[in-house]
Amino acid sequence: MKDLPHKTIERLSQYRRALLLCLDKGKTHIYSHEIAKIQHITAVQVRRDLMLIGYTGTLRKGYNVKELIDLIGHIIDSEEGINVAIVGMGNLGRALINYFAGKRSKLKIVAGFDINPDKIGNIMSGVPCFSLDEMPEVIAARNIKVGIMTVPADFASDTANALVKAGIKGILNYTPKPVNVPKEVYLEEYDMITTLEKVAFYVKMQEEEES
Amino acid sequence: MKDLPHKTIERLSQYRRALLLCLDKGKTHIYSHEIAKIQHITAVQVRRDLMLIGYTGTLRKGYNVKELIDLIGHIIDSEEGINVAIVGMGNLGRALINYFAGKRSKLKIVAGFDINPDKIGNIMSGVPCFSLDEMPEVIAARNIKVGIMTVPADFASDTANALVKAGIKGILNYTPKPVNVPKEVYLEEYDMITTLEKVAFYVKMQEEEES
DNA sequence: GAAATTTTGTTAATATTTTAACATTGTTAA
DNA sequence: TTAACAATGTTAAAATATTAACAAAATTTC
Ligand SMILES: NC(=O)c1ccc[n+]([C@@H]2O[C@H](COP(=O)([O-])OP(=O)(O)OC[C@H]3O[C@@H](n4cnc5c(N)ncnc54)[C@H](O)[C@@H]3O)[C@@H](O)[C@H]2O)c1
Ligand SMILES: NC(=O)c1ccc[n+]([C@@H]2O[C@H](COP(=O)([O-])OP(=O)(O)OC[C@H]3O[C@@H](n4cnc5c(N)ncnc54)[C@H](O)[C@@H]3O)[C@@H](O)[C@H]2O)c1
Repeated sequence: MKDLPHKTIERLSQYRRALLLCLDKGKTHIYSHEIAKIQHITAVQVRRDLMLIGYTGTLRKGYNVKELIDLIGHIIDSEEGINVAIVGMGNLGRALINYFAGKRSKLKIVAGFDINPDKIGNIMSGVPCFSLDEMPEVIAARNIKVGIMTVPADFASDTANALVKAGIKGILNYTPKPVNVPKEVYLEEYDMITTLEKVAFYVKMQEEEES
Repeated sequence: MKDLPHKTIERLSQYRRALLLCLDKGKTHIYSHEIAKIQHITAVQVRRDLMLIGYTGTLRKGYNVKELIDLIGHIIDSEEGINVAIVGMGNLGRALINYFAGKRSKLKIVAGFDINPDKIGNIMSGVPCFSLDEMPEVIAARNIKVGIMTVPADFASDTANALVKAGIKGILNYTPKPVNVPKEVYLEEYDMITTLEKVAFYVKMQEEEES
């Protein structure tokens, strides 16, 4: 499973989300082309991904929704679950905590950190907010493995360093400023502006094509 | 320029962001390996991307920061700029508006839409909030081309339909529910959970490797 | 002033990802 | 019963994306 393509990992997560919705609707089986339709990809790709994880559907009946959800969970989730911390309890930080609050999942946001004394000590949607000083202890004590960064861009690099020092293993950086971490820390960066600019680019292209 | 690789488009947007920071610091030239370092990619890739857009640096001096920013702008920006609307002025919607407020860019969020009467009529960080009924007129009148969706997941599909009907050309969907749009509308979907699950997966993998 | 160095630009090779092709096999229907 | 169909699973091919290799040229060093 170690060498599943990166893209397949992402899609498995998405398949599961779609499958959970199907389960809620009472669907017990699903065809590859149904999953594909939802995700805007081809049925071949779905079947190929499922082949890679060794799941076999029933010919002419499709895939068993429940089984597949479980299998994907076995592959991408860590058995004991993974605890997550969020640094920067501002607009985006709070929005994310809020968003995750309802979801039952192997991923739990168990701590927040902020520099603002007014926020420290508060509990937001069930997540307690700590001071930066407390970071090393809290991260160790709560067995936190992943950190989400939603601090102002100017503090991006400091925050990344602090997280690394505290022993975090993976970082998701929502700051528009790329950071550097040791290679043993898995880093994912996402900037909303890039995505928006990409959409705008293709819209522009289509317009130019038409004219 | 039409056939630039998708990945190159994304990177150009990111290069520009990095270059703008350099400009602020008073840097006039930059080497490919410096850009690469910031973006966690290789210098070859940077040079190749720049080759694709036909930009030529100065041997041994690197690239002219200002020129490159301008060129990237010419390629990915639309000359007149593109107006953007955001549907769903909740936590995430407001966070996004806030985030964009400061940035000078060819992309402007010029309208928000919500179903909540308490929000309609308000102005948030300079963006006026309209009712859903007003969507067709507002989108036409303000020449809005791109829509960002930050409504509750259950309304994702309705919102996409409404945006398409109102004549939008590109959609960026932050809802965890994939939507369907006609093929002439460019659609990009982003779910934060996918990214977080991916980070968690690689953290898990690394741990298993170590043990 | 020649050699070494550094950096760009480009072509070629490699790696990854997606798509196509098709064999296989239950199921439906004539 | 058998032909047509609709689905999966897999191998092969094509398309995309990244990396390596190296020539060319400006700069520095000896
Ligand atoms: N709001 C968005 O939609 C959005 C989108 C993309 C990216 N971002 C980025 O996410 C980050 C946060 O955005 P926001 O809108 O939530 O900003 P915000 O100002 O609302 O929140 C920032 C929070 O970080 C805290 N903080 C400041 N310095 C800190 C430090 N050194 N350590 C810990 N906490 C610290 C502040 O007290 C505040 O609570 C920014 O870098 C922004 O560019 C935001
Ligand atoms: N908060 C996050 O960090 C986060 C992250 C990823 C995805 N999301 C997704 O983004 C969406 C919004 O999240 P949020 O935290 O901002 O939720 P929210 O409840 O704070 O905001 C939703 C807003 O949409 C409005 N709304 C409801 N129905 C509408 C309709 N039919 N048309 C227009 N507006 C409508 C509500 O009045 C509210 O203002 C959700 O789908 C959520 O799953 C949120």
